Amino acid sequence: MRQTDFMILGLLGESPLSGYQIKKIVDIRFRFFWSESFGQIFPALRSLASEGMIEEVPADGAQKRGRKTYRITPAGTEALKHWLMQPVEKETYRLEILLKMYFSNYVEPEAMLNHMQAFQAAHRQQLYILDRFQKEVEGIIDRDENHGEVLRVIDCGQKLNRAYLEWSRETIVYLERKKNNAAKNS
Amino acid sequence: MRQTDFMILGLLGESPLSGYQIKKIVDIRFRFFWSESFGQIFPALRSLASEGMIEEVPADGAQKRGRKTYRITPAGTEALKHWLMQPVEKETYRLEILLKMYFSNYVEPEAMLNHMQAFQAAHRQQLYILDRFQKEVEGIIDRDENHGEVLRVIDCGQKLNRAYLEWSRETIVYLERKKNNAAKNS
DNA sequence: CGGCGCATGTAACTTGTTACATGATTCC
DNA sequence: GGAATCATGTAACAAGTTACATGCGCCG
Repeated sequence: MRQTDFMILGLLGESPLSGYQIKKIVDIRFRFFWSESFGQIFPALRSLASEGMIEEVPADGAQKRGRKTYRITPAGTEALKHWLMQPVEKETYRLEILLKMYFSNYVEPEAMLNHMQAFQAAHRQQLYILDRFQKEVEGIIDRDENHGEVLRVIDCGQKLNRAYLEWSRETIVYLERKKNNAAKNS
Repeated sequence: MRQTDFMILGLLGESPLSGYQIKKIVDIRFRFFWSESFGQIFPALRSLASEGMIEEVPADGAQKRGRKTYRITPAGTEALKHWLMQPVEKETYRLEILLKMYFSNYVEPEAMLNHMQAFQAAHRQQLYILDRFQKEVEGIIDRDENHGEVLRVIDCGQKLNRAYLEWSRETIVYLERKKNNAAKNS
């Protein structure tokens, strides 16, 4: 079983979902720390179902279009719990922006400045989405849910994005100064 | 050409290196934002050499053991510059700790607490390494180098790790409170 | 002279992305 | 009726990891 499988089990543990809905949740709510493509989700759903970890929910009248909804089985819940108790192994980062920054003395500060501006805009947007998500979760009165854990995850995203934004601001100042110095000396 | 190729071109742009040395640099200096395995580096070196982007440095007397040292060629430098000017496309994260945190209401707070403690220790260590790296770079008087850029990258790592540490502290407090509440209600 | 660390390399495998094909439904 | 969106799926490819094989040189 791969990471994708456990991500699916986790989401289905909250409520039954279709592959398409899972993809949407990952793209929006998990965006700052996770990603999946359809090419992973659909094959994973099939294999999880064949292993008895999840099962298709029989279509009732309200079923929309060709949608296939899955729910977790007791075996799936056990597998999820087991995974949750195992130590975290994989932490994958690959921040191209930092690689480019590291080597950027090869090109004009101008180029890097453009990258940084795009980076800043993306993370400002992400922080905005997280702030709204936070308010949404806090607005739900319902207890006995996993709100505490979700809020902890959102908080991590906010902290990371604030760190990125502060770093962008300072780095943009640095690059602008460098650019002006280069202009003076020419 | 893949990301790995440009990472190698970037490093060889600073000084000639062997595959093994490249791996060591990535593991230590780039650890908080990048990773590569030998299985990527060696094939990449071979293909870059066959494309004329890099070339083997003729072995002189001081050459150590079976070491093969490569240096960048003018064609390689051009390719590197071109890549540096292209917009950043890929930003890959996969933070398993956050996925587990999100779904952790399925298991005892105790389990998550162990994960968080390991996480905190790892990032404390990483921050320590970055602080030392920063001092090392600042200690070199030599100008006309890429120190400014390197320090900007280190600064990003420090900010991210400080964010992780603050988040761990708060999250550990949260989990301990949850654990104590569970104990009282039993 | 045995073990460790340096050093290179590959094959098999796992994982993940991309591009495409298909078709239903909703909305204008 | 045409466009956009919802929805599922697959095949080909690209990327990345792991485990292994090999051998040199240094140190005790």
